[in-house]
Amino acid sequence: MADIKSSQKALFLRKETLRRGIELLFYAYRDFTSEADSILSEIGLGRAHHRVLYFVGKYSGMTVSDLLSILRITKQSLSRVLSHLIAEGYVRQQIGDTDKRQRLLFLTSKGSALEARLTDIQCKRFANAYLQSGASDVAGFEQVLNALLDEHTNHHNKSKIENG
Amino acid sequence: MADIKSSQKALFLRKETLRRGIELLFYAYRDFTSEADSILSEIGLGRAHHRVLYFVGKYSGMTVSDLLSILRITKQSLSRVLSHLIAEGYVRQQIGDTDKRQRLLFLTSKGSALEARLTDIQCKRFANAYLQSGASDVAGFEQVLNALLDEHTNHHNKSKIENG
DNA sequence: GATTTTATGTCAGCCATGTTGACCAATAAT
DNA sequence: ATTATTGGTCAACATGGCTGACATAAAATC
Repeated sequence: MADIKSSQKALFLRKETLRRGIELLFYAYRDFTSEADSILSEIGLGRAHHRVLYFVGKYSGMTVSDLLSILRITKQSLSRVLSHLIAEGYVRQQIGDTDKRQRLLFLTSKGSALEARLTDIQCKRFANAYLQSGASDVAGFEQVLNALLDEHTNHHNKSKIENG
Repeated sequence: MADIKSSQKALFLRKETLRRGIELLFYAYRDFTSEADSILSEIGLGRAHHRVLYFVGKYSGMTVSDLLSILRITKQSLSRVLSHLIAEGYVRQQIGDTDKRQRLLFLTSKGSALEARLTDIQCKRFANAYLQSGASDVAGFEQVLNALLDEHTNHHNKSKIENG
């Protein structure tokens, strides 16, 4: 394909621009997670624990199954992290009322406090970035991230929100 | 703070919106990396190898130091990954001409081919997302991600580009 | 020229967090 | 009563972070 042809493409579809997107996502994710990570490491927890705290905080009373399909890890991986959080008193389990095999998950007040502390830091970073940018940029940011998702991630989360 | 006061804030600064941003970033990063990860695992490599291939491809002839400051990992971690890539013939080293302590890094043709294959997949995902969105959304996406970075990440990368 | 600093590598070991496979218990569904 | 499903647990392994200790070569400095 000649240069004349390729110059007809939208600028944002040029390889150079696409690669810039890849890099920005890498750098932003790395920087975004670093603050919470260092707090977590001080109390012997990791990013995986944070994810559990975050989603159990959001979908209080969710089942282990629900959490597994959000995180997309194996139940053995989750089990290790979840057991630790329960042992340390951040999360409590409650047997399901309709299906007694289910374990419904809740944050304790200790868990809530930690979740709030971590999420606040991350929200502050977002608030700052959003302020530096503006409503239209924020809309574009959300639109593109949504379009980057696997198709069935969207459906999945919609149903999760309905349940919560 | 009363509801009346808080409703004066820009909508994009509401906790709910900020949390949506956090979640979108998590889901998008997870989905974005999953395709390349599964190709890598077929040939016994991981995401860490991919990062090295990507940046050595971009900044051909870069030093180990350059790479360390982009990845922000320890030299021991990098060493493991880099040694493997060299042993398998994806990357080659060349003693620096001005400073002979330096190892300048280059992709071999095998490394180039793999890098291209992986990056193409990720570029396709971005191209798709950008097409579904449009130029203004793409601009917003880049703006917000840039604003999410640590301050010194930006400076750092600008100088890297000048050197490359 | 001798000393110090820098760039890089290597060895050893630890930790967090993914993975598979095997197996068990409780309960729901047939 | 039997079978399928949900969830938990144990064991073992891989990846990719980390620290600490130490070696070497070369550059920079005194």
